[in-house]
Amino acid sequence: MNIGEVAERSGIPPKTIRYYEDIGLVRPQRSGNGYRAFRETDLHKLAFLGRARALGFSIEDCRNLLSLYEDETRESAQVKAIAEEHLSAIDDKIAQLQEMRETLSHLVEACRGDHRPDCPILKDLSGDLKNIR
Amino acid sequence: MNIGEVAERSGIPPKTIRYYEDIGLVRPQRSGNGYRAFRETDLHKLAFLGRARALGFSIEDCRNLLSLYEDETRESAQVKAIAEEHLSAIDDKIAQLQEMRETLSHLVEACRGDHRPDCPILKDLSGDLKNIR
DNA sequence: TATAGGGCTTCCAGTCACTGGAAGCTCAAG
DNA sequence: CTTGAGCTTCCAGTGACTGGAAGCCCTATA
Repeated sequence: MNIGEVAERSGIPPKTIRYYEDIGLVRPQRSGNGYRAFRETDLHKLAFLGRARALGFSIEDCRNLLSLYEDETRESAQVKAIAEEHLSAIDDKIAQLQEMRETLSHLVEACRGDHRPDCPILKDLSGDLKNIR
Repeated sequence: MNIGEVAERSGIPPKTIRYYEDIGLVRPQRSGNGYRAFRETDLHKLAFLGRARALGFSIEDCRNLLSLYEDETRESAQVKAIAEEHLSAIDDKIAQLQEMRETLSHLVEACRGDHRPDCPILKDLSGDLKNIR
């Protein structure tokens, strides 16, 4: 398979696939003309990467997950540890965003949004704490 | 004020303050010895930036918010528009993270996490859909 | 007065995970 | 034989910093 077909079938853009090769996540062979020649296992790996990335795993996590995937002697505890750590990072991020959301939505509600310059959002950002919060 | 004191009082690291000068967010004067000389208004601006960044506004948003802040003829509608757009971006991000969280937490629960290699997380990533989901 | 230290300066490089673009080779169709 | 799509490599840019090196400036102490 050439890169275009693999991109199509894995849902990962060619540029990204080349990048993944650069950083050693996949190692496709080469045809005589210099084109990358992907096997089914490469496609499989890329699809794996696509799903792991969609779950928000970092590239380094993906690298580790892939190597665990290929290691018959892995312990599922190793996989679970990576996943749990990532899960808790996600939870942290959600909490942080919800805190922003909370503050910001109050400010937005308090702002009339008309032609006048008076604005509680700017007031809050400027450090004036006499605000709806 | 030198950069150290401003950093202290604004809560923004010196490196970041220099970066903000680089990209034109603040324009401190200079002392005879080449040191940056910050006025109270610079400090105020940096604190404004710190709070806006803490609410997740991009640097470009911050630039616009600052210039609205300094514009006596602004309309609060302009500020509100920026804030609302940002708020909806935050909502999108939260939704996306919660979807990840949903999938991932089911997978983590389903994984025994012991010494055996069998792992529903890897199974899911490998594209096997016969899974708890 | 020499020196030690801490603070300040600039500049360059690295982060993360791509993404865009340019220049040029290969291949299949007409 | 040309056209156009697909492939190659390499370089640069994204966002918002952050780390580090090399070197100047200032103050305090021995």
